[in-house]
Amino acid sequence: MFRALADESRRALLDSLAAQSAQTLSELCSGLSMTRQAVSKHLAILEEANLVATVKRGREKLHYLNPVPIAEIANRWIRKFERTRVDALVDLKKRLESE
Amino acid sequence: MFRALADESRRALLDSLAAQSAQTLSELCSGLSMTRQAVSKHLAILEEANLVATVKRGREKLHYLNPVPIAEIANRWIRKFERTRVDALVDLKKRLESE
DNA sequence: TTGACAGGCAACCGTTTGGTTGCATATTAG
DNA sequence: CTAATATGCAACCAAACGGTTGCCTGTCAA
Repeated sequence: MFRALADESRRALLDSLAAQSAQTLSELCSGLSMTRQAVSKHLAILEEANLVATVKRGREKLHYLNPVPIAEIANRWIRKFERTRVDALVDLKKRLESE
Repeated sequence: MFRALADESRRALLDSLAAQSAQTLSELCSGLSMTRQAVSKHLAILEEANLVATVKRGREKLHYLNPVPIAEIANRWIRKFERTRVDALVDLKKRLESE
């Protein structure tokens, strides 16, 4: 998931889906200076990372943003590293004093 | 910053620093099956992304985790996409019904 | 039925990435 | 002083990445 978020184009796609849900591939392409195939690849990566869900309807494929995993991971990481905020400063002080 | 978090080795380094603050490069290397130089590169990337802060002491370089940017970005992204949770479902329903 | 439209698949390509080896520099211990 | 230790710097390499072009498939409309 981190890898999926690491690319600016993909973040732009997520932004676009956040602004306007249920877009087709072609819709998502318009405005971006990129080939349809490139966008398609990005969407595949986002889909694999479970950040985008799709529904096929006829010859179209509607794309939906799935904000849940972002929220989950974000919360986990915040909590994981929040604890260290004070600890780190204490450690720093201790180490410097032990010189 | 997303790019910095996109690599498993770097996330492992952050984990290590979360568990034990103020580690030297050599300390961070032990346990990982990687060259010291590789770890050094990863740390440079983390440092550039402001996820790790360093203090030089003698010939050693102590590494500290900086959890603040993670928390900031995470919060921004949660808020950004939280709004769409309900909207997305509504849109989906609407689009499917309009068939 | 046939043409136009939406999308999928695959090969190819330059650049970036993650990693290595080898050597140089700086600091501390004996 | 000298040797060992801790780190930095640079060149190099295979693999992955982001993107392209070209072609194929499936669906809708006239």
